[in-house]
Amino acid sequence: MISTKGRYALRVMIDIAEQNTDNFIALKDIAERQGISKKYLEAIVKKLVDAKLLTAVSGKNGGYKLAKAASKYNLYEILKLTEGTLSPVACVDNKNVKCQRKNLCKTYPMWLELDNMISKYLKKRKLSEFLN
Amino acid sequence: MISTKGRYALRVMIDIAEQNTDNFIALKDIAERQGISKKYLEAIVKKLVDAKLLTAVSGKNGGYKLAKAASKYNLYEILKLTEGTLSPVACVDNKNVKCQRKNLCKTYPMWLELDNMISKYLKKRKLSEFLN
DNA sequence: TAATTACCTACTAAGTCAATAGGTAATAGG
DNA sequence: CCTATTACCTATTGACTTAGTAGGTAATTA
Repeated sequence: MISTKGRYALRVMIDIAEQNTDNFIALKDIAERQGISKKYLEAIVKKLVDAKLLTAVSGKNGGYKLAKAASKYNLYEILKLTEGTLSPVACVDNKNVKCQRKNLCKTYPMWLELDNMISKYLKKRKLSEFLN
Repeated sequence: MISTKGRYALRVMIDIAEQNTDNFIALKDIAERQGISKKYLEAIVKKLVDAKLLTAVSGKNGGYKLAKAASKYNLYEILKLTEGTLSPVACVDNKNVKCQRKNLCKTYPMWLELDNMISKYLKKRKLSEFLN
């Protein structure tokens, strides 16, 4: 299940894109428009900044802006960052190689196929599709 | 993410199907073969019995057996039962209609499409595909 | 009657989620 | 330089979920 982290991240990205300006957009305004706690958003937006999906500037008139055109973002990169994993099971998540049964597991190929299907879908969908 | 509930349920169903007998199969034996706590499995298997995916009989020589042919089970029915929901977000789960923004939500149709894609995939895959 | 099985209720330690609290550092305008 | 405004940082919390464990009772067969 996608948590609020991923869903809020998506809403923030859409919100910023929709302002359609080159100015930096304050998180306070985004939080107000979206009806989400600004404090909570801070932690989420931080991840987007660290991964350079957003550019941030402190101080007066500071805020956030997109690092590239909205059409260049896909949903996978935004959600993956904030959710950590989008895999239906841990064993198909590359960093998680713990499962001993992996080789003899009858369902592993199925999980992998499902995972690929989901990733492919999310990579296909662009941020620009969700703007007003 | 699919939890151990769903994954164990799948393994139990596969295990029973692979025994390829009309006898009832004791949970003790399934737990041993699968290396899963029997006590923990009890709660999971109970759901499968309540939903009539498995038939149970108490007492000596008792245990569990499939209620229909392995080819008649799809992964969706098994996983849905044990996981509760398989939806990527709560708002596309029919019992959960809480979200006020549903009508004006820009991402709702996308989530719905993703949810349908996942459900369709899991309904297509049959238990019989995973047997030895 | 005894052994074996499913079924039932309650509990728990660890982790995650969705925030909140209370600051510090950077920046621009006056 | 001062002040307001902004992002950034660390810590905490209550509710909930996960993945079990514990200790029984009821049903069934030999």
